[in-house]
Formats: sequence, C-alpha cells, structure tokens
Amino acid sequence: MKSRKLYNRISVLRKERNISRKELAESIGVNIQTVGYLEREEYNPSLDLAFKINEYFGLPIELIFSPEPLKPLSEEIIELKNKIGGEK
Amino acid sequence: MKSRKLYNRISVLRKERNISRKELAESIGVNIQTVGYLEREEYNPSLDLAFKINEYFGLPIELIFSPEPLKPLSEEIIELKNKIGGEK
DNA sequence: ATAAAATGTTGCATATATACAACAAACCAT
DNA sequence: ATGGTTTGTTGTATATATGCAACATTTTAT
Repeated sequence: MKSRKLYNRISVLRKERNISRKELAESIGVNIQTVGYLEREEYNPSLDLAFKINEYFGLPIELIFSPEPLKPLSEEIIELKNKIGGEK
Repeated sequence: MKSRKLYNRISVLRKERNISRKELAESIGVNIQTVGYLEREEYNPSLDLAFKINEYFGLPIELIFSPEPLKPLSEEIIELKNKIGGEK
C-alpha cells in the first residue's frame, strides 16, 4: 500500500514532561531506538504502539499523530482561542 | 514488541452504510483481502491505514479501533444516555 | 433454481516496523 | 575538564502488515 509518512509530537510531549527516551521506551515497552526512529519520523508506529503512546500521554491519537505536518502546540492554542473568541 | 490484538468496528460501520468490501477497499486504497483480514481481526492495520479508515468514515480512531473488545454501538448509546440522564 | 455478487480463507511474495548491538556526538553535572 | 547520561545513527535479524491470486462458501437478485 505504500504508506504515507505520518507526523507526530512525541519529542515535544516528551520534553514538556521532562521524560527521557529511555523512560518513555520502557513505559511503553519498546526499544529505545524505536522511540528514536519515531521521533525522527523515519517510520510510522503500528496502531498498537500508537495506542500505547496515547495511553501513556493520556491524549487522543489525533493530537499526537497526523497525516499532515503538525503545527507547534502554541500555534494551535492561539487558533483555538481565536475560534472561541469569534463565536461570542 | 509482540503487539496486542486490536478490536474494530469496520464490518458494523460498513454494514450500517451498505458498503461492500470492494467499495471500501477501493476507497481507502487497499486490497479487498486486506479488508477481510481487518474485519476478522486477524491482524492490525498500520497507523496510516487506520487514519485512512477514520477519514473515510469521518469518525475518530478511538471509536473504530480499540485495545479492548468493543461493545455493540447500541449498548454504548444506552450508556451515554444514562450518563447524561444521571447528570441532571 | 440459477447466476452473479459478496464474503471467507489460504499461500506466497514484498514492504515496513521493531529488536538489538554498536558506536559517535551532544549535553549536563561535578 | 572529565565522566555519565542522553541522543543520533547505522546495520542486521525478525515479526507483522499488505498485495495478489486462487478458490470455496454464502448471500442476493432475478
């Protein structure tokens, strides 16, 4: 199926929480290099691994992974604020 | 990583919408047998394929796939109704 | 009742994800 | 400045997802 490259926010989320790759890798039960590959977006996680990552961070899959390049979280926040402001 | 078996609602969603496997397979760009394997839960989709499926149905990934066995949608509705009713 | 379409299943080939080991480079601490 | 942790990277091996072909079984329409 020639699968698309997917984008993710793993490294950002990891840094926000001050977690090392080693910690994350052990928590989700994969090799540390696997986390490296994922952060560099050199390959896509399996769906199961994506679920483990979203369980670990407590966030929906769509917030962590996307077929479209991901904006910085800071930008998303501004856009959401504008959207809410505009509705009033 | 010995990945977990995941559960999904593909066949239910497909029937709700009266779509054949062939139609679904062509729409998401995979082989018809691949849809069969997924519906029988003989293997998990890649994350990319999961995204294509959720784009096709217009539903979040978590509503279609889950690491836990999925209840019938009808039951979920009852539970949601109870939850809303109880909040009043 | 028959044919056509849809589904189930299997086998083999290929692509992709993951494990694991090794090592270099960058980054903190003291 | 030295050493320890973290990160980046690469190579090889294995597991898993997907493609594709073939055929049996079930369902649907006429």
